[in-house]
Amino acid sequence: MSQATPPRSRRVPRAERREEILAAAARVFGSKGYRAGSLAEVAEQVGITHAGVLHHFGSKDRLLWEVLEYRDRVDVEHLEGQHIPGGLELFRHLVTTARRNADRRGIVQAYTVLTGEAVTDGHPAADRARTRFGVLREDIASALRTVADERGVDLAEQDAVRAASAVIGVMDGLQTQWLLDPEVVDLAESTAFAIEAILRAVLPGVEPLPDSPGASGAP
Amino acid sequence: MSQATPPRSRRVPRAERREEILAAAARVFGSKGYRAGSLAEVAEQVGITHAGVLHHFGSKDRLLWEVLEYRDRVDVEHLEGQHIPGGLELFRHLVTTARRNADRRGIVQAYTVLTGEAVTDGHPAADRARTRFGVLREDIASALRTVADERGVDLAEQDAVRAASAVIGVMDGLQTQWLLDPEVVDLAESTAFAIEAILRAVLPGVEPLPDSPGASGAP
DNA sequence: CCATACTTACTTACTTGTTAGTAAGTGGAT
DNA sequence: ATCCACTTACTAACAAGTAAGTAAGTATGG
Repeated sequence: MSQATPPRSRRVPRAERREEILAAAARVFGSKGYRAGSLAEVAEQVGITHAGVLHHFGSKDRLLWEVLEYRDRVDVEHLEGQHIPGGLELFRHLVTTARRNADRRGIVQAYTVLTGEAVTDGHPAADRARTRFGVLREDIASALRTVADERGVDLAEQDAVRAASAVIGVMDGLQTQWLLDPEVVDLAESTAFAIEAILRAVLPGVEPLPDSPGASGAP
Repeated sequence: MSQATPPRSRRVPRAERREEILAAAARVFGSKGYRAGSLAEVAEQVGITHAGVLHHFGSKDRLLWEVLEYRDRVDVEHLEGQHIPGGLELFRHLVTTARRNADRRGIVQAYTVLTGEAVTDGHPAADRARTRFGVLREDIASALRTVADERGVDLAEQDAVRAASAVIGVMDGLQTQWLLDPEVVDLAESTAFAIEAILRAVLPGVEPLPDSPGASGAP
């Protein structure tokens, strides 16, 4: 038998190869976690050796770091230049995201696994997770304040932050349950239900949230 | 500080030693995760070698399994024979638990880390996590049905399960945020807020939830 | 009440496997 | 002629699990 490696197009230009590696690493770290996922497995998926991966990224920690940057970049690209919405629109966007996520198990798993791991002692992604949550909370709290303002509702600062934390929390927590038992937990519906419940607690009489535009049939 | 492993009393009887090991393993797996935590570290905390740990538990997988059993056992013991409450009392209990958890970072971290890891491919605790969530959901859904019944409120089966999932989800998700940023996220208050919001969504006009008896001022 | 037989709780030493990381070289494309 | 993407070949650390031995304890028979 000639070679174990089928005629892999060798000599891929740097930028392209890096993208390949990042995509593979996102898959591996996403399904096994950072500590349990190995450079060798990432390398194999790209058709090179683990030393090849290190040639491009220097260390495993740095690879993780760049995977997270990459994922953020891809996520934002998907919004096609349209800025993250504010006001009620943000909550519609969150529900739509949950609906889309129900068809992207891999991404959800990656996010859940990595976030869970980030709370272990000395994890390299802890800082990132912390600031990410912080920014998200602020975005959501601010959207709540906007809506409350528009409607002349009095919204205590404490309640804005608590509601924001709760919205993020319930989205994450439902993802975990859904990953373990997708037949029983309906990610999209449960998330919509919970977000509406929390919204109504701070913004009495808010109307139901239809999905964001464009997300009806197949993605 | 702690110990430099003083002349460890050797020859500890089986039952006692097993408890020591289980406690140590709960700490190690809780802070580092199962895959990243090593038998050697568990052993060291007890003052024996990793082979000694294997003498008692056979394999790392079995040790994890027994740690989980142990934790459930201890958690239930704490309830001192009093059965898990139903009806509205259950939700008061959940809020009280969140309040107590804010003083038990280690336990919360263990739970969060292990649950996050459990959604990785082929994790030995996946089944356990799945059934645990299933039982919890059923308990909470059933409590909701009880209260709805008492008050003559119509509660769709779907909504009962969605609300139950949401309650569990928000508790877990808030724990993660709190672990990363305890100064910003108030575990007890955010949890209480979210649970009340979800309750009001299915049981209109439910009154606020005071804590379970005994927990009023500073714990 | 003591010796012998056995069990238990380990240790030491090892095997086997896996990991991240390094150093030096190779071969293809410009 | 050189750059550079990569491989081969290695190291050092660490992992779980195994095997064999040893000391401490328990039961038994005389």
